[in-house]
Amino acid sequence: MVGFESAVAAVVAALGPGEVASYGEVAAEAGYPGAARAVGNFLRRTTEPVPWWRVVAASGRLAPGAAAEQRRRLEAEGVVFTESGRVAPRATPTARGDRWPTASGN
DNA sequence: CCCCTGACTAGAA
DNA sequence: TTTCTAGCCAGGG
Repeated sequence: MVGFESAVAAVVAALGPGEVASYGEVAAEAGYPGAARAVGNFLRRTTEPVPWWRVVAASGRLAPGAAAEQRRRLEAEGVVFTESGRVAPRATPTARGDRWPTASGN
């Protein structure tokens, strides 16, 4: 199996503009189901050119420490936010190919 | 091998 | 809505 970090980096790098995945989704997709915390820990300390802002908590919460920047980047890609400052679960006015804790194909 | 940290998650208060 | 608790996992000391 590939290294944990490499696998995670690959999955995150595979996310396209407007696509949002949860830490748990990324972990599972990388081949480490349940390692959501490890994913977050990796994304916070990595310097690799991965779109970390496209990875949020399963509840739609943003990263504590870069929430402002993360939200700004996501909105720039068309991601809709709630009044609570959380990512819209799925239904969006423009309804498009978002990604959420459900599908994992691709 | 043991212990601790953390951008997690689900559920209970 | 927010805060806490317990469970999970990979990494590092």
